[in-house]
Amino acid sequence: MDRKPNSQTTAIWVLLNIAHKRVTQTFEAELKRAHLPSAAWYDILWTLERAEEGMRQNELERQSLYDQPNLSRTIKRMVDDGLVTQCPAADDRRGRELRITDEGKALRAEMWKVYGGLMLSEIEDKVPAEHLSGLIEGLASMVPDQDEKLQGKLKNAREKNHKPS
Amino acid sequence: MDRKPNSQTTAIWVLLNIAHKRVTQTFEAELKRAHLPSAAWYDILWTLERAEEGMRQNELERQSLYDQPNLSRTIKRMVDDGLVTQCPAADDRRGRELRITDEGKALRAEMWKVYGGLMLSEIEDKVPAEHLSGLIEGLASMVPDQDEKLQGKLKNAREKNHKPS
DNA sequence: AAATATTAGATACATGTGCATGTATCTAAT
DNA sequence: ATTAGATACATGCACATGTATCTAATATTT
Repeated sequence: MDRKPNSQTTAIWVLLNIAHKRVTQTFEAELKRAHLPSAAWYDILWTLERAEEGMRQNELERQSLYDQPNLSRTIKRMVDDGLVTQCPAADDRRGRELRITDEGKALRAEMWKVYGGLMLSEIEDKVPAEHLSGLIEGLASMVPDQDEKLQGKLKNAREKNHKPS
Repeated sequence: MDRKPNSQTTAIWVLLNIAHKRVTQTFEAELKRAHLPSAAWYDILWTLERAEEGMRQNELERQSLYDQPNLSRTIKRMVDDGLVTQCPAADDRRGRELRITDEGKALRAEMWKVYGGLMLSEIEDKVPAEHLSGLIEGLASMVPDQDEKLQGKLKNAREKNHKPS
């Protein structure tokens, strides 16, 4: 090998894995303790709730971290649980229109009490203000720019970076 | 809920997930393309290679992201593949002394060509210098301080933060 | 219009993971 | 010497995940 990763690169790689695992496990453990579904379900419910008008399954796929077969299975479970409805799409008979049910909305709201609290305790309260910008921009630099879901949130966060509240 | 996570917190949470998934998937895909085992195996092999004198399984467990049952199974597969030996520990008959074999060392070296290259292309070449420190410290702030494996690497990386090479 | 390619979504299979539990051994107190 | 509890490691099970493939519908090409 001609080049060798330096110690900062190594630290980032190690920390990315450790931090992700720790934070994720904390989220999952607390949600489970409260008899609630996983964080990934929260994201799906929230995405569908914001959409409001029915969302195609492939569109949801692009906005989530699930790959297609996994999303298909997950949606099936959510339909079985009455959280989501899955109707044939009007204009493309291959497609499915997904819609969150009232029950789904209620569950999401219930989850938010835990989920939102964890974002505060595991992230907001732990990351010191002076590293917020570097952390956000550093993470973003490892992700390709095309990610739509991301861009909105990033734009928002970047604005805060310049006028710290 | 009395407090609500702000947009920076949200960005960190979203980005932590997206960045981790993207980078991890790239690593795994490239390793697979080269017909090599996963990154997690690399970490185990490298940890054992550095130890040199045989390492107890529970010690390895603390230094890895595997939980105990999963490590037990992974080691079994590595033993079956001839990469690691697993002898009864001398002083504690419950225990197992793990040692990397020459074959294991050879595989690790082979893996490094891909693994090290990915650290360069996916991290070192992508994260701009001005965000290195914030990224490292920000990630570290989400991890409890007791992590041993981490502390050495962190110390090293932090030194670089002050005298940028 | 017929043939072909592409896309949406579902499913099968192999593998990985977390969690609970089992077995053996160790430590320390009685 | 015996017993209570902790620790090391293994295993079974349920479930999640990735990969490959399948079916049906739509788009494209000729």
